[in-house]
Amino acid sequence: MSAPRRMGTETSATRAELIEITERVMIEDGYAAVSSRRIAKEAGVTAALVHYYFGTLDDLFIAVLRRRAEQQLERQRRFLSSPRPLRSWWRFASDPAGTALLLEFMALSNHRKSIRGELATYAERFRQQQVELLSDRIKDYGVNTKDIPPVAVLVVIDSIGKTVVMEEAIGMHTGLPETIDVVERYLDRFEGPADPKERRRPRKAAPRRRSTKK
Amino acid sequence: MSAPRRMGTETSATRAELIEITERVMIEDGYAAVSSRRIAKEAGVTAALVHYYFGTLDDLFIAVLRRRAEQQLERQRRFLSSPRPLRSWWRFASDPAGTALLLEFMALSNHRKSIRGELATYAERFRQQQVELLSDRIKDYGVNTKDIPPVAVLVVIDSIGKTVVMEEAIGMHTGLPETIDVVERYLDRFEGPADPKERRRPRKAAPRRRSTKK
DNA sequence: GTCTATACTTCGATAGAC
DNA sequence: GTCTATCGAAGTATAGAC
Repeated sequence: MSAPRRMGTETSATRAELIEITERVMIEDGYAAVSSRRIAKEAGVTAALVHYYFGTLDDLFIAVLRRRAEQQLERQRRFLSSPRPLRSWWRFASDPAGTALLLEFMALSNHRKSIRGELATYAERFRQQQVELLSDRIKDYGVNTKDIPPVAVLVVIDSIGKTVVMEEAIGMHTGLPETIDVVERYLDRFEGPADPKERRRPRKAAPRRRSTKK
Repeated sequence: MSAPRRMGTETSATRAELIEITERVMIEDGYAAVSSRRIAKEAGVTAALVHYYFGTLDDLFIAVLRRRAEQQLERQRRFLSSPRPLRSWWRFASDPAGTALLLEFMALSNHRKSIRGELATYAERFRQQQVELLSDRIKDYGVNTKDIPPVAVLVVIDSIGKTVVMEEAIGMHTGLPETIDVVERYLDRFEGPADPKERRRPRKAAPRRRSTKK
């Protein structure tokens, strides 16, 4: 074996910029559009420098994942610590920002083992944080936790938020406003009507693309 | 403009094989691994032939989407027409097969306009079929449809099914068995306990990776 | 820390022969 | 319906100079 290749430090400003650009490219054009040449070009450096900092593209992807996940964990913690944590978290869970990137990483993780492991670790940390900061609250609210364990409440709300965002992203409509209403009225039962600005959407019934009558 | 390029017929066996191979490659290695050369090689033909049949790669992706979606629509119709349609559909909605492919197309559709349109059309058709074949049934079951419109029941169940499958795929665990239990017990209320084989999983509590105690 | 230079691979798409 | 041949572009990654 030859000597290990050189590699840039964690604190380099250039390194941070490469991560930022990569994240943007993933969101705009997908993970498949990420190449050392493309990222280097947008950063005004050479492709070799990307490899100097990250070795392989997978390492670059993982750096993006770590940075964003740590940011989002901190953000989730703040949302979960608000006066109306369930409502607040629902806003977080149904926020379109970040969902596109998550989708990219889920697709990536289906085909790159190292990324799957990293993603799973963070996904568990997100859930764990939700459990720690919300479980007791859900019990206090009087949810029938014998039929519905607190963690299931979390998974269900999270599922709905993510799915609604993704379906909207591809251009679906049917049933989404009704579903959002159901969730928000459910949350109202426990934390009272939200401020209008806390609602995901200030709307009533949805416009329909076509009649549902037979 | 020059004369339009030649293009293969819809009924060609080779064409069908190229579609099939592309679908497999997408599932195994992701959409980014699809190239005319790779597909051609696996089919034992030349790359030029792929372009002869599909013109561009996007056309190939769309052909895959159409074939699979039509198949699945027909499959969903059968599930929705069973004696216990809600249960049966839950099994369909939480079936891991096909979810990987759906994920690929969602990622693709974030970056390719022509594919987004096609995917949205099919997604609406799936939902529409669910509404047509299940809405009345849900009312008959005595669901409180004033608080929860039938279409919201569909969106929620679908969300949970898809999310659980995707989270399992990346290696998550926390909360998933509990959530599946909640859904199945909810369905039990309307269509009675399922046959064991109709259950998604014959399990009780989930093993935990780490203690949840503080 | 950043670059040039380079080796080598793979890609999309087309023209035109068979 | 299928192929060969080809263009031009882009990809990953490395070695080594500055």
